[in-house]
Amino acid sequence: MDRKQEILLAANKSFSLFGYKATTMEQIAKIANVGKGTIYNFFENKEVLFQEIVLHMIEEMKQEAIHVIREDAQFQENAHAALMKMLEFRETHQLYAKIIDEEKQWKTPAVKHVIGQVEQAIVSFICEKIDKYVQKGEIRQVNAELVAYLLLKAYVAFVNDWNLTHDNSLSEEEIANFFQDTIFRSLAI
Amino acid sequence: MDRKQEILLAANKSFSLFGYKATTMEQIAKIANVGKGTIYNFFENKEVLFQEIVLHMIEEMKQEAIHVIREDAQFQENAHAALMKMLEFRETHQLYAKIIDEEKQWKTPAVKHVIGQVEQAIVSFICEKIDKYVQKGEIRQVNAELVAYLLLKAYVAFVNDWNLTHDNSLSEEEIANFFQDTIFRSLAI
DNA sequence: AGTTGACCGAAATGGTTTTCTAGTCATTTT
DNA sequence: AAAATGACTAGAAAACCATTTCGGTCAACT
Repeated sequence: MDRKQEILLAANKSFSLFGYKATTMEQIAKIANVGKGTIYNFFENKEVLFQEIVLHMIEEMKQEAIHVIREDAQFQENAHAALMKMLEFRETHQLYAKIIDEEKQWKTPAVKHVIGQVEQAIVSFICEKIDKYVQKGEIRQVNAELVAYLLLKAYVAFVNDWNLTHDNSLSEEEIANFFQDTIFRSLAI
Repeated sequence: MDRKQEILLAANKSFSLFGYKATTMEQIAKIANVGKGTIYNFFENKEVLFQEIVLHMIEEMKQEAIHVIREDAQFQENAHAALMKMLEFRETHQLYAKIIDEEKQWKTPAVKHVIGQVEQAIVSFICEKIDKYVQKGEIRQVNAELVAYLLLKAYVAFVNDWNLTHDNSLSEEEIANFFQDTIFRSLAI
């Protein structure tokens, strides 16, 4: 099998298991059954290799988001489903969970950077959906980027942060209804 | 002058100047011109003393917020003005600025805790305003706590976080217009 | 009764040594 | 010749530990 793939696979496994910092190039080489030097024939350095892995993860996340979208549904339903699915990734996807931990604990710059990329990818994705629904005439013409950013931040606030400071945790339905009643309501024609 | 006041004054000065961690009880005692032991006659420990100072700061912040509120204005104008004023505090008020730094840099538990209190105070304040305007019949009946929380998180996101990831920084007017067009619009009767 | 600062143990600090690891490159393998 | 390798290096991180600092106490003092 092609060595680049082996390396990517090994790197993915190791980053997912141990995070960025705790993964060594030697570790990856061993899992991939190659010499350490070989990795550098395919990837400029550790960070570039990591980028590649994260890009792949973003693609996975996008696919899962696309998967929960129903063409015939209203914007609100689709946006809610997609955002929830992507936020779910934070807990269910090993690599994503690991790097979120790492960012909090060590603030590794490389990790901080890719988390920014993931966030940007989510915003872009939502942005596209907004544009599409504006085209369809189902929602008002708005600054899609600002709305997408607001939606992401609002969802993160209610899904991840609310529980940290409040005892009465919110069910997904309560969250859906609340946003239905506020942000989404404001987008209706 | 009464010793408790002297101590509070000294503590306020020192916490504002050096933050929680870098302020020592001896330092406070020296500024207050009392022995270190005296402080413990009035305050159980360093954290309780800090609490008292922060409570005072919250009161200050509330006063400033009240000050920018005009009875005859619409909800949206007052909410915007109050939130902006309170977020401004993060940069202009020495103590608040210091503890925000400290929280990021050292995650001091005591500091983390009081920052939560400040946030809760802001939400409560906005909550009251929402209730009042609901009474007045100027905005729809909504879950005031959720809306207040959303407003705070949204304002923080756009005022403090947007610039960290985007080049085109937003003017206060753009922010006001955007929220006018989304969250506040959804609250209109 | 109220105040004080010397004192204590636990924690933080900082300087030093040791270990680890990203990336290189001379050598080996194909 | 081209690709692969792992011993090697420099610099970063971790481990270590001696020393200092600081929150809180309390016996002495006013």
